[in-house]
Amino acid sequence: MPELPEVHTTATGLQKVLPGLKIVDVWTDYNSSFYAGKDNIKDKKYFKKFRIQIIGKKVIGAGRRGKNVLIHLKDDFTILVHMKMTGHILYGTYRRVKSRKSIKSIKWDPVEPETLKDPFNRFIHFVITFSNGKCLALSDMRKFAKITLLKTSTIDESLDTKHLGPEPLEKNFTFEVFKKQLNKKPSGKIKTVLMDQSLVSGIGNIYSDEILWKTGIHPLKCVKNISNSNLKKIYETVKIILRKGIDFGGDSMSDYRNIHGEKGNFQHKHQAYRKTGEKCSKKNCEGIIVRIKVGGRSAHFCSTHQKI
DNA sequence: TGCAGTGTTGCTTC
DNA sequence: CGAAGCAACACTGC
Repeated sequence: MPELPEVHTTATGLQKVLPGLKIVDVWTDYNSSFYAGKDNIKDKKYFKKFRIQIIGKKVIGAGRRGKNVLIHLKDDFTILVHMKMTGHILYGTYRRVKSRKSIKSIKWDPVEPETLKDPFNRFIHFVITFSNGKCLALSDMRKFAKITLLKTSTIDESLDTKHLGPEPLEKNFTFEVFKKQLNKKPSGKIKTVLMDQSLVSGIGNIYSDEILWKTGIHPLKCVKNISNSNLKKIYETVKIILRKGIDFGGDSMSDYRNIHGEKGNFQHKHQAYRKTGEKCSKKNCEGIIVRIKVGGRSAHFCSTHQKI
């Protein structure tokens, strides 16, 4: 799912429902077979401590840093959730049932709202139950998500967030800041640089394709070869496209859902991403959208109006 | 049927 | 040093 607009939509939704609720239970079935480390809940010991530390705590609020969802608790605790490729957070009433296949296996069935009834429910791997009987559930098909517990007062020094670049929708994200960040990688390809979380946080594959289509810049163009006026154009377009993603409730081309299980609509607004072979929709442009690999990711762009 | 591809990131290798 | 490859997992589409 999750680029800035999707994470933003999730965080905004959580902020409306979570404040004041008390955590009464926490459950997960992420195992520790891979990639566990000792720094997230996939490690059994970490989860045990995590559980003890958050049970009984009240939620103060929810927010976002880059592509991370932040859930702030009383007593200076913050739960950080990075949803990676396929994670999305849901909020509603769930029934805990034992799967017929295995006695050990637990499933979470949504009771309400109706919009939570979705095939992705079978990928719920993390659940927090609140004092009002409602649950926060993380559906995560590929199990790449990362959940950690931080001290709220030292979030900016945490390994998960300290490398993150400026927030593109904040007031202090000026053109000068943007230019300074990009110039740290003068020979970087613009698409790769836009997606580099240490330079600007929140942009991923979908939105970088859309930003470059709108600015008419080729994804392989090197930062140092982009004129000041085109950099300015990219800077403005980053803000416009991300804001548009938020306005449309995020992108549900794949499995993203808002916390009530509803799809966003930005996927209907794509001009480049996954439009391979289609005619470019820019006015008076006769180009075709093509796909190439850039930095190991697929980039979609118009071979006619996006100049290198 | 089988394999390339998928929104992310960070570690390893060259 | 940077760039590229790959792994973590499960599913879709060609």
